[in-house]
Amino acid sequence: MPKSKEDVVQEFRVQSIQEAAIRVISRKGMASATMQEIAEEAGVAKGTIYLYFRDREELVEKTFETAIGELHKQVDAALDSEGTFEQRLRAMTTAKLAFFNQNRQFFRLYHALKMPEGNVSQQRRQKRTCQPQFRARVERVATALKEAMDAGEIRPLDPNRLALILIETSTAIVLERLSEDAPPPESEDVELIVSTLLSGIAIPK
Amino acid sequence: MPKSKEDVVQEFRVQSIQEAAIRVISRKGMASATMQEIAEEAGVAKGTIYLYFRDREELVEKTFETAIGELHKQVDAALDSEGTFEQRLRAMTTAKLAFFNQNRQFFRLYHALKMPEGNVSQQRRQKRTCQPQFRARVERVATALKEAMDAGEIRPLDPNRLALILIETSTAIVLERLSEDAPPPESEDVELIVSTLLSGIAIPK
DNA sequence: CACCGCGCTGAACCTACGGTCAGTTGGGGA
DNA sequence: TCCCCAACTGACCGTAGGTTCAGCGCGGTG
Repeated sequence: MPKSKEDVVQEFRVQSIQEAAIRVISRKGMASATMQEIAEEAGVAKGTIYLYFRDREELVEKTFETAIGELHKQVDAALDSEGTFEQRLRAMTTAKLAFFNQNRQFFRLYHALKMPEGNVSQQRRQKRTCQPQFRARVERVATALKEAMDAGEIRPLDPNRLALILIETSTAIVLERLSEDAPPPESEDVELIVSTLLSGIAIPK
Repeated sequence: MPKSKEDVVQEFRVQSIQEAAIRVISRKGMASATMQEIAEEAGVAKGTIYLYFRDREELVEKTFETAIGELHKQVDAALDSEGTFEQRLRAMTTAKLAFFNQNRQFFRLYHALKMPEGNVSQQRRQKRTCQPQFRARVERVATALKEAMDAGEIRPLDPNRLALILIETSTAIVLERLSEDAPPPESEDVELIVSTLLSGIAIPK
């Protein structure tokens, strides 16, 4: 069954509201992005948003999931690709930098959701939906690290801890790049990250 | 001139309000920590807070500065200590983990302020006071890295980028430790961080 | 003991925001 | 052409929470 006309309209609305939400949250921060402003940004009335999302919470949640799905798809593809661990690490880092370069606005939403805000029930909900996303990411990377360890490609260290370090290292660089007017070429930062992670910063004796 | 009795009382009030603020913000997150709850936690009336702080914004700002001053003092001491770069890096990492272990509650405030929230004028103010704090931290570490490079102790890489990686690596581990029921001994994580940063994760060929 | 005034209180005020719903509109079908 | 109804609107409502301020209690003073 092809998409009916209504579905197309529906999808268009949902998408433009979500895009507006990302832009406003990026501009104002999670806490002070108002439904009013998101509606204006999307070019609809406030009430319209409630035709497509139950409440503010659901809007944020769905928006986050839609956007992060894309990132995960690309990072997973890099992790699943053929080649040495170094090649896959490089691919993964490249994917992440590229994604946030293309979706600069999304980063603040991504970042804001790491630390739950809001009342207790909101926090519970956020814990249910967002933290597992991050947790899953860490585990995904940890598994890849474990494989590389078994294959004798990297040192045997706690894979979960390493995954965190690996993820946060590139997050730190992404954050810095986003605040820079003229960041260096992506490839340069990718090389720095990969090289630091693999070989460390010390000069071998 | 010794402290007058009024000064002592004043100082005591300011301190208990700030400590209450940290506890509440840690519990509820920056956005939903209310003046009411902070007042209750401090054992004073809501109005009393306004005798010591102009508004909520100033309370958060002053609280942040007081608390982070302690962290910076300890990290700087580690950076300034004698010894090889490795020893100083280890000391710095130990200091950071120990600080956040002692001040678990403070971490959420610390983290929340990285990403400015609130209306535009609040964001401007936060940018004036908090971002320079982080920036100064990065530069302080970058300088130490530069010295180590000049001394031939570590590889010549962009000191600012490296400083970020270095700082965020331990931040990532701190965050993980805080969410764990029974984190491994501090020393274990310190070793992991230092070893990863210095030697990388790859097995040397 | 009467008075003063400082520090504190918390009810009341006010703004801003999430959420609702009666009313409007315009596209399509009879 | 007229009617219908589903999508959309935005004024309105309730409430939460920051801020204010009139008043209270109490330690100090004459």
